[in-house]
Amino acid sequence: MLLKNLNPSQKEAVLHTEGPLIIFAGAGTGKTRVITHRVAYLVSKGVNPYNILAVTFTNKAAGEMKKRIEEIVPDKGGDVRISTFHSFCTYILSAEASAFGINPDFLIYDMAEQAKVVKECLTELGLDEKKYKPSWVVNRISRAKDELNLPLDVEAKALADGDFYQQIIAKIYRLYQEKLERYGALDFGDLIMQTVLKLQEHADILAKYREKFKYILVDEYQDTNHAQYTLTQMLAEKHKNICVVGDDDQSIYSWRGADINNILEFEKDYPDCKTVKLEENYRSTPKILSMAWSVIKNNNDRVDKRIWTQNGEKGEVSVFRSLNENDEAARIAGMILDNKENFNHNLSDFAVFYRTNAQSRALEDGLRRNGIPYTIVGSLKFYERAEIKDIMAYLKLIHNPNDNVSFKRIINIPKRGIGKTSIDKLEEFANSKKISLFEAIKFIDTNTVTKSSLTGLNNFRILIKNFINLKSVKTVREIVEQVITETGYLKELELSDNPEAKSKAENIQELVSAIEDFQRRSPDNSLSGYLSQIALVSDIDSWENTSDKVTLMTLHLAKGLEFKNVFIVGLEEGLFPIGESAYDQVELQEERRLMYVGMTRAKENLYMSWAAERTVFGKTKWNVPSRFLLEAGFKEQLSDTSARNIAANFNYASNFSRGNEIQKNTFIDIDEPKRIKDDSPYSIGTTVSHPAFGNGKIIEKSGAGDDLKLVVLFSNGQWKKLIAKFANLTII
DNA sequence: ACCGTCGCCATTTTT
DNA sequence: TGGCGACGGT
Repeated sequence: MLLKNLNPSQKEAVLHTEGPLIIFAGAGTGKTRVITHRVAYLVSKGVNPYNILAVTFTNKAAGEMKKRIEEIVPDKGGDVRISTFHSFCTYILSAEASAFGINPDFLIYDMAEQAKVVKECLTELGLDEKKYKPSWVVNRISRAKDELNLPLDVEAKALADGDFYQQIIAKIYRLYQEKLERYGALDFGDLIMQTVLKLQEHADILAKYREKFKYILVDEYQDTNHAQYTLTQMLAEKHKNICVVGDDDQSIYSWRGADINNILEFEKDYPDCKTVKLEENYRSTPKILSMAWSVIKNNNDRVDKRIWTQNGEKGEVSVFRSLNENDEAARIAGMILDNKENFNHNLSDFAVFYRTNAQSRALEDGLRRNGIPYTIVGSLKFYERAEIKDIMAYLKLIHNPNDNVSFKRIINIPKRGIGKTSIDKLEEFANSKKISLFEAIKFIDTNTVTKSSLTGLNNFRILIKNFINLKSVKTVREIVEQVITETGYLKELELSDNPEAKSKAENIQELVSAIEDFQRRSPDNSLSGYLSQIALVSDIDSWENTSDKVTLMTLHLAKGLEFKNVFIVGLEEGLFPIGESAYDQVELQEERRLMYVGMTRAKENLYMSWAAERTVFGKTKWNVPSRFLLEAGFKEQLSDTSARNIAANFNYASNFSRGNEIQKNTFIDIDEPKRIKDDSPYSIGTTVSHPAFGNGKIIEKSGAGDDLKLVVLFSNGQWKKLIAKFANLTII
């Protein structure tokens, strides 16, 4: 019964319950089905659900898995531990807080909060924010944590390498860690790293969890970083019933620390492991798969496998060119309307994927103009709005008064007459006494701050104290309602004549109902439970494809999803593959995997698009179509006789093997798009010879007379912008 | 202490 | 082009 409807490989994966197992699950090959059936099979064989751990990367995936397992094994499925890496670690750290010696009320800092702490560090260390950009430093610290490196390790390595910059990073990192500890906060990286380190320190506790989680399953294994890898190895060490599922071709998070070698080397880690490859695809048409294959096969470092399908052929796979991003959006809108009408598709059957969030704006405009409803997944994040963050900061401070970041955010919101000078003074005092800002209010007098500031600070302290006292008697919803009224936050919005105030107030009401919702459905409906849950939600988690709207999202967010009709837009060199990634084999391969992920989301129709011209930062640039389109086999469609399409014959091969002086920028600037009367011998398409660069074709010209500028594409793939007067060109 | 203006930077992707 | 942060004027 459990094994019915499974193909032979799927069945093999489900039945192999003892010992290490790696499942290479290609796109659309029924991975979730295998995982859920495997867990159900374990339970049906008599394994205690309590002994099973399944780890995923998003709450959405965890939730779906949970739901489906409960459907198959109704009364026991709920006891299986299914969670993301981060929430799993949060659970361990909370449960063992006292043994581990960490603050049981720890908060989880997001990137914005991390950056705030880094800024504090820079100020204290007297470092320049321009030279040590906070977001960049945060990134360095996060990557160090992914590698389980403490400040000490980073410093040692920096000294060994003689890397001065990295030595400074190590210094910042050390102070940053001290601050997090004082504030009672952990960042994303800490959740994993601290779990690993503390378990390594506490053999008895590690033994307990090893015994508990006899069966471990890790989904999206290609996305695990070193810390996550170590954690799973540690837990699985005794029973070795570790099953990892993934697809190296869909590894797209290396920039976030994911190490593709974890999946590539599993068979080395466990020489006696069983390997199963799921290659039959149930999602897409043969056309789509063969095109996706012709792209991904260009990658070298991949496990040999190829997905295939018995599905019938239908739909279309095509590429189209637009003039610019607005034209692109308009065409997409038109195609969606046509397609919807002629084939009776719903709007929810359409998705548009792009490489960068910035591309969504033009697409939105185009859809809106055509009256097509859409949802954007990922941008305009609810919990990143200022008003929501303000209220959340109140909740965080109430939960954990040591949280100086939240304190500083709201100390003067709404206005209490406390300015920067007073806060600086307070901070100085607090630092000297090694206490929190909140605590420090108690000890200061008018020697430290002005009288009016002191009054404001004391009022704030009483306000928060009262909220803290409510914690044990009121629900989270009741607390948040008191916060928005008693702080005067809502009143200020209501009285404001700012046009955005109304929507801010509405957002806050939405927050209240979200909290109410949380309270109703969550088993741990405490303030602490709420805060940690919110810290760990991702963009994709809250998205459901239910309403009849077109979905817009980045290619990264598209992983794991499927749509009847898919548009992949902005397929231009420099945009996708992005930036200079084309000049780095490792990066280019990751871009290619991203393309592969995008293509394999489509069930019936796959449309790819590139725009000849695109405006970025208010500057218009000419584009060359993405090499991925050529790899997909669109060579003919991309070349015609018009000047613009000379670009389509751009010599990727020579450009690819990074020569010494190859110009990196594949965009061509056009400073003067307007054509001036032209009496020069040079015209677009003319072949010319340059004394230094050799032969090339003129692909763009601007200006006239002495000002005549030419863009020449030389045979080595290099672009040059030349002033005709000085360039010494000969026409061939 | 608060508000406005100016200038700089950015767009890769995010649990 | 737009959003955010720093700085200076009141």
